[in-house]
Amino acid sequence: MTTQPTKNRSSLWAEENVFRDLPPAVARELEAVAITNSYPSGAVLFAEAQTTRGIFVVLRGRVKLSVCASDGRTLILRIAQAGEVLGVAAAVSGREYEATAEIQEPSEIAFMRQSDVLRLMRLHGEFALWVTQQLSQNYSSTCREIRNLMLSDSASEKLARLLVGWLDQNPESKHPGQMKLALTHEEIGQMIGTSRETVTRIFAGFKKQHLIQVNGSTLVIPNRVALESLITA
Amino acid sequence: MTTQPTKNRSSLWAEENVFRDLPPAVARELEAVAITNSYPSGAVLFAEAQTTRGIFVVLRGRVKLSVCASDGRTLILRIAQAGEVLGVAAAVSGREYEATAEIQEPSEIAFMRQSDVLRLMRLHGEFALWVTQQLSQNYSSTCREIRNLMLSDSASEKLARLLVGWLDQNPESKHPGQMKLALTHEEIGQMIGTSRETVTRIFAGFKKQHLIQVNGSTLVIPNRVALESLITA
DNA sequence: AGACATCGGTGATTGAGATCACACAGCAGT
DNA sequence: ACTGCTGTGTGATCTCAATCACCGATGTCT
Repeated sequence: MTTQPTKNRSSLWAEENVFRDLPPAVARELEAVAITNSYPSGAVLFAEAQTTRGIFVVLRGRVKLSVCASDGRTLILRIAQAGEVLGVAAAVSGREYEATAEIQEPSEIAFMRQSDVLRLMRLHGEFALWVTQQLSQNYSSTCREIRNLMLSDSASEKLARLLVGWLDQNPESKHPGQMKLALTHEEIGQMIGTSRETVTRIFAGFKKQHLIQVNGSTLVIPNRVALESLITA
Repeated sequence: MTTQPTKNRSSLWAEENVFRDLPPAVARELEAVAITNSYPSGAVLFAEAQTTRGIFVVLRGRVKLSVCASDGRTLILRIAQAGEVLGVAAAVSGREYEATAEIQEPSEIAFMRQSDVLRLMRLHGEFALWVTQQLSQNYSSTCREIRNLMLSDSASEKLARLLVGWLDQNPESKHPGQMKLALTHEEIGQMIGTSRETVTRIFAGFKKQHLIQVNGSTLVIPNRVALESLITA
């Protein structure tokens, strides 16, 4: 939770190009009202059903967004990456947060108070449009999540969908179809709505069919097409 | 598909109070670029994966929003009522529509082109804020939908949740706990992600336990609390 | 080291719901 | 009347994944 020097902070805004589509004057005004902080893994930015305080911009790191049932079970909506904005819907509509945001790995997060957000949105249509675009991206990815969850009864299909989705997200770096597996089986289960055990079993099945390989925490997908053929099944 | 006289149209905007939170000048500008039309049941405003054209404001009637799987199965996201705005996410982000919008009962719908929407959002922060609020409402209701779908394994719990949700939506008119059942069992199944037969069976079970009564197309819920006790189970 | 926690792997059992296959009611149109 | 068509009601069967129970592997504290 060490505070970063100011120089480092402003470079992060530029580095991530968060406000790339905004006029420089507006961007400066935004950076002026924003408060940047470092968070450790496990820290909670906001919790489901809390009254809204403002929006959070992920500058670096990863944040887990989830909702939870009365019986304690959890559903992970998505993992937010650098550049994403959280809590927009709640802040704009003045409602409670609909999900819980928990830090997954040490992260830099900028915060903007609800009052500042609303004031600046009224003032600068450009900024308001930007906020809406962020929200609409969250909305789209949530819709995709629903499709993946509901429109495939078999758990293997859901997992296949999840993996293919990860391939798309990841930059096609050196070796294609290779990625770090940052989630436990339990968490993967919470993403696709199944139990931990079935995730293990399906992974085992995929390995047997040579659809995936696991070396330590590295996941290799040698044959993306084969995996995709499970979808639509 | 008969066109309404202009007088009737403008009265609909006022009647529904769609732009109640906007300065009158902005509201007039919006009504100027909007195109209002009547649609019959079954008409499709836009389909999943179509390129975006603009946003639709429901002035009167009901619109079914759904996504569909490759195998033809369908999931209904929600039924939009008068006052709601559709296609915002797609229009703002320039992406494809994420869902299909089909008219459920004869409706009046206003259309605004994407270019007009974006131009007026940049121009009037107030309008941009309004758009964002509409979108955030859609987002919230979608999140609630997910919770209802995923965080309850038993199908009866899902159905109970759906019915209670309908009670909340409906105005507490003359007799409380009474509503028109505008959906078929098949459609209800598509809303909670189960088969038509299970819906029938669960309804039968609920009747047996005196949790609901059905007279023709009227659904009576004499004891809301009993129904709620099924939730959380 | 040892103790403790978290994570991954596997078998056996079980139940909820999908699916298939009918039957029947209501309602439109000819 | 007779024919379709759409929506509802019910039984029989079967499959997939939840659940329980246990074990081994790998960390990580003190």
